[in-house]
This record gives sequence, structure tokens and C-alpha cells, in this order.
Amino acid sequence: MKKTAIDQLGFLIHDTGRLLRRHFEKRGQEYGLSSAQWRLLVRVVREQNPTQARLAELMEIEPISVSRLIDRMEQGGWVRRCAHETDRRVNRVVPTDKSLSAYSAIKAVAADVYEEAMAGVDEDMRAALISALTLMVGNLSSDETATTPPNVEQQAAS
Amino acid sequence: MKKTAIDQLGFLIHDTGRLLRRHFEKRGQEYGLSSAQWRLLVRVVREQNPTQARLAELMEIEPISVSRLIDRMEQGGWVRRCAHETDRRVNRVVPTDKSLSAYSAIKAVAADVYEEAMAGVDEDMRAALISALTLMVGNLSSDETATTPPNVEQQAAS
DNA sequence: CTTGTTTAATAAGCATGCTTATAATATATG
DNA sequence: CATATATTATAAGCATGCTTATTAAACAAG
Repeated sequence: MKKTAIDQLGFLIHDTGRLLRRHFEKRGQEYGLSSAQWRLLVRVVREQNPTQARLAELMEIEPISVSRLIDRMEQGGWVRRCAHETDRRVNRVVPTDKSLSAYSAIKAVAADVYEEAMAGVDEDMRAALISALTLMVGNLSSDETATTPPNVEQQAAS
Repeated sequence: MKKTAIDQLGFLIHDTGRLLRRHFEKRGQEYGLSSAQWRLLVRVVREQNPTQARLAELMEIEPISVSRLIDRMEQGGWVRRCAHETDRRVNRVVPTDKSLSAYSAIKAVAADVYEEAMAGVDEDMRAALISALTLMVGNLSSDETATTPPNVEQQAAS
């Protein structure tokens, strides 16, 4: 039945994520950017010099994780911490020239990895995949409180 | 177009995995099992006392990661390392009574988290999701070497 | 102005993954 | 038997996430 497949959903998503990360890092390692660093850089470029707190919010990770990611990225010459104009508590995170010039190349690598991963997955299935994942992120983000909304068929242990 | 959605695939899968893990750990923390420990325990029970090397192979993580996971699980009373009958290099990993009695309860928690995540995702979409992820895992596991032969379906190594 | 609260960033320490290296044991070969 | 190679587990050290606690600055209220 499908039930057995659902049991493996967590494993599947975990594995897919791990494999994507692994491939991206292998392909992107000539640039010296890890996948976490790449995710952060995308936000920095898109948001135009966000603060660390803003990055934590966008990436849904803790501020301390951002802080340490940026430690390493600053060391690697990818971003700089710049003082905020008015608020002396705040750092703006600014991409370096190195980041800006590598950006499109690395973006192409990412797109390439995605296409490699999606070989043999037709358009309909891609659309369904993305819709399903988007729904799931919504379900899991929103109801930090609720437990079991509308039509759940929860299965006990099998 | 769809291209923009594909760009976000990595982010989506990453987020979904992170959120699933977070929910599972919140719900399962009364048992004191993390999600990595849970994944390992499932293998241990299914495989009937596998060796650490076998676990590393099954979970596709490094032997050293297994070793340290088991360090903590042994401390937590979830598994024991038992000497192999003939090969003195080898440890068999054996679930404790505590594991066996908690197993179905935790399995139910996992199933519950999956259902919560999948609320509003209909049967067709679930099937497509699982098929797509399975294909992706295949693509990313098999071709550790190739780069992007157009629409590949090579299943070289397993 | 002083006191208290909130916010931004960091520190300390843990879990889980990784890579690279080592120790102990098994096995294969001269 | 002795030596070379495999395999199993572990060690050391790093990256990235977490929780909890701290520091510095901003802001609000008396």
C-alpha cells in the first residue's frame, strides 16, 4: 500500500537533501563555498545588505548560527560586516566583489545540480513535487501550535 | 515560468527536511531520541543486530559518524555493542528492551508528524512526491561520476 | 538621568555530519 | 610463518545547526 511509502517519507526527504548538498558541495568546492554559505549569500545579494538578525529570520536559523557562518565567510572573503548608519548594535552584511563576480557562475552550478537530480522527472511530476513541498513547508511552519488540523488519518504503529 | 520554481528546489527540500526534523524532535523529545538516533534505531531493529559498518552503509553516512551516534545511544540505553561471534574487530549493535518497548510509540509519532506535514496534499500529489524523490535519490546516488548526460537513467552502481 | 526592557550580536558547549589518520584484527600471498 | 593488504572501529578536528546565557546598545518610563 501507499502507507509503507509514507513511512519512508522522512527518510526520502532526508536523503534527497543530503545528496543534493553533497553534490552541490562537490561541484562548488572549487569556489570554496559550502551549501550553507551559498544559501546565505543568495539572501545577502537579494536583500541588499541585510542585518544578521534579518538573515536569521529569512533563513529560519538562529542568530548565533548566522554569526558563525559569517565569521567563516568573512574569513573567506565572501562578505564584510559593515557598521549600521545609525544603530551601533547592528552589522550590515555586504557581499564583496569576489562574491558578486562568482555569483552567476555558482548559480549556474546549482541549477545544473538540480537538473541532474531531476533527470527523468517529467514536468507534471516536477510541478507536483514543488507544490507538495511548498504545502508541507506551510503546514510545518504555520502550525507551531496545532497538532492535527482537518482530514488526518493518523495511523498508529503498524 | 517553472524555472524560478526549480531555482528554489534546493531551498524547499532543505527547509522541508529541517522542519520535519524539528517537529519530530519536538514531539519525540520525551523519549530522548534525536532524529538521527531514530533513523539508526529503525535500521538496527529491521536488520537484526547489524554491525557498525553495515549501518554506515545502510544510512550512507561514514563509519565514524555511526560510531559517535552509537556512543550516545549506548549512553542513553538504546543500544548495546556486542562482540561478534567470530570476528573480534566487529561490534554488533543490539537494541535494548527499552528500545523495543518504545519502538512502536515512536513510530506512531513519526507517522503523525508525516500526516501533519502532508495535510492538504492529496493522494496523487503524495504519489508524485514520493516518485519524484525516489527518482532524485536514484539520480544522485548512482552517477557519482557523470555530470549531465541529458536525460539520464543510468543506474550504474547501486 | 536612572532604571528596566528589548534587541543585536556573540560566547560556550552539545549533536551530527564530514575528512583524514590510526589501531587492531583478518585475510591473502610469498 | 611473515609480510602486505583489507576491513572495522575509533580519534582528532572542522562545519553547521541547536540551546542557553551574556554583552552592548537602544528605547521606554519613572
